[in-house]
Amino acid sequence: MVSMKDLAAACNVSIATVSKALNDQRDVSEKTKEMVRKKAKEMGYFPNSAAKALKTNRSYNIGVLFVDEAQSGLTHDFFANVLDSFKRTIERKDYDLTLINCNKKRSDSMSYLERARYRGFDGVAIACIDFKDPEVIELVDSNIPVVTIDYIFNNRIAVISDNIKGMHDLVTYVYGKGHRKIAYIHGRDSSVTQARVSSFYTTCAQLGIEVPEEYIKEAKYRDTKGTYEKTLELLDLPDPPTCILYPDDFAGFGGINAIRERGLRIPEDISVAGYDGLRIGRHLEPRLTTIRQDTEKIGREAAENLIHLIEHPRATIIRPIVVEGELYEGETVGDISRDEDE
Amino acid sequence: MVSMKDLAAACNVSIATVSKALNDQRDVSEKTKEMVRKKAKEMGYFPNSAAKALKTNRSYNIGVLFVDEAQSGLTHDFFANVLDSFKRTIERKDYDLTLINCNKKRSDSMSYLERARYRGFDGVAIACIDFKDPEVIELVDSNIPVVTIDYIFNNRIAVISDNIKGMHDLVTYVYGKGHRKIAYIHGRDSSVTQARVSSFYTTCAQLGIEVPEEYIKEAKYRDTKGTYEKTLELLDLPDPPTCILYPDDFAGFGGINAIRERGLRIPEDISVAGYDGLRIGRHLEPRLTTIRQDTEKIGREAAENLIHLIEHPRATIIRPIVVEGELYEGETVGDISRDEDE
DNA sequence: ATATTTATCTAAATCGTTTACGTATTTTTA
DNA sequence: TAAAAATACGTAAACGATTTAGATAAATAT
Repeated sequence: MVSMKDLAAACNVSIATVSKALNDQRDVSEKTKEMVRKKAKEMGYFPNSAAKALKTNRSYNIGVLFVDEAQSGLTHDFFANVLDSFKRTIERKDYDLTLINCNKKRSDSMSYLERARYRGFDGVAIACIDFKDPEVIELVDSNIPVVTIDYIFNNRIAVISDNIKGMHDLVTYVYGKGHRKIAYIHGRDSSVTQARVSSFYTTCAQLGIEVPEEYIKEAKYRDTKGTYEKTLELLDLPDPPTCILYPDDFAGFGGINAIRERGLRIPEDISVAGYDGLRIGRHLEPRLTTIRQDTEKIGREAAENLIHLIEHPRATIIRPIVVEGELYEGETVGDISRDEDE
Repeated sequence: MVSMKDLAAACNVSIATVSKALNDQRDVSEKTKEMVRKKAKEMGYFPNSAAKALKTNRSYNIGVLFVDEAQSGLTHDFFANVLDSFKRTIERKDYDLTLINCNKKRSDSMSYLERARYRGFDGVAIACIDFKDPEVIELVDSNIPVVTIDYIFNNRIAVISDNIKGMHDLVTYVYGKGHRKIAYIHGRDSSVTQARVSSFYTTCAQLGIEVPEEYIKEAKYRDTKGTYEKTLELLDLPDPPTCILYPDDFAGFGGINAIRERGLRIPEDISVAGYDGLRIGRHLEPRLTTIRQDTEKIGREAAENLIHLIEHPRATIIRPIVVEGELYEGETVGDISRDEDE
């Protein structure tokens, strides 16, 4: 590897001059700069990030902690899309992205924070299910710039999808189609779930819909088996709902299977809706009605705000950024407003 | 940040001793080691990866290049699953994973190889559609340890899924169900496609099936619209196929939609099969028959072999590792063997 | 009693950068 | 024209680790 030393020798200048020339500092003449740059290209010089980071305490590397129930969030559609957008955005500003090691099986394994320090990340993005994990909290409480996704901490930038509005829009839409008996199989305990559930109740109350206790069920996110079973329970009620909302699209398919197994048609006999806006949902028949989360924007906002915090720590306003989702009107919610008054 | 210097001061030993104690070298007494380790824990010491990398030329960081048509492979189910498994495996050996910056819109952007050198990756994993990209070739031709996924280069470790056997198994299975008129909408030009297509023809020949030219179509991977259209063309043939094979599961749904639109039932009226074994495919009705790729193993093999190459360069056998897929017998291929002899 | 070995530790160089400061040369200003 | 200011470059220390060669003291051999 050709280093600044080699370059300096080839240019007949000092290493300092080379460094300053390449960093376009002003106490080097334009002529010298030109010559150093030319020679650098010629010799195939490229900096060494480790040396740079060591000296400057800036790695231009951002750590990402994406953990879902199954350890890693990479195979989780929502996370993967957010991550993808996040990555694109930071790359435009010449940062790299390193996934924080989540292996906890080594005895000598570091905590998330220790890893982050070890690698010298300039900042960290966190998206995980369990924000109550002491290690996550330790990281959030550190002095490393942090952005959290779909969870709000005090004094930390957060990018959250607007679950309140999303659920409100969804329920309102379903209501508009004449549904009054709306069941909701919600996800497991998390701030996302809390927001959606509370919005569900609030919206129903606003619309004057009563929600019988037995219409509210719980299943894990992306757990098709769980929703399958809960759906059967709902269908077996003496007064079953006309529409079922699911924790997410993926889990929704579990419910759809249960419904079909009972010989019921969607949306003629019963309506369903998901949440998230999984890409594949738009390619299946019937196309699932859902709230399409703006993963592109979530990832982008997270990245832009994190980088702003890194580069202008004092000039960054710490606040939650709310990203609205959008109702995707598929074909799984039927219009029953004609039969409504029976 | 507490450094070795601080530790050394606190322990009343030299920095050298601290380094050797922590690296468990043998010219430090057990007593001293014990004491250094204790003090290190006490003071919250953790090494600095940049300094370490600078001195040792080992970063314990692996670069990953995952590029699909849409730039990044993160949202690509197959890639995401392979990556996930890859990540788990390297983490067990205490490596970290950095996604190689693929942004090509900056004028001063580095090539993949330059990036890899800049970051000092110990090794690189490559999975992408376009292995003919000069930048990819430059990286593969470098002296950095490389593993390629689903593509074979000379003198490089490759992990490839057994598309020959996979397609053979699939066609044989379909044949076993009585199908003789099998169409294949294959993906776009790539080694994967080539392997599958050639295996398709070979297997058909072996089984004595004739393949009319018009039964072979092309659509991009994961392109539901493309498969939708090609499927309609197939259905419109004077002698339409009884079974259609798709480039991948995702694209397969495009075909399924076309079929349903024509009012045909699957698998009663026509059979279909995908490829890949998308997780969601197993949760939809009807469950898609497909070749389930062993992404877990592909990722793991890639990681293990890459690390072996990094750590024992001379003792590593460079060869392609073939990972077999598995037929997932869903419900989309109907048994028509009774009507076969008509 | 001296020479040799062994165990334990230290000093210093080094990896590739950045940067505060020093110095020589030129230009500006009074 | 001399002093002040600006320009362009160099020197050397520092970042935090590893590693080599060598120092010292204790243990063993001759």
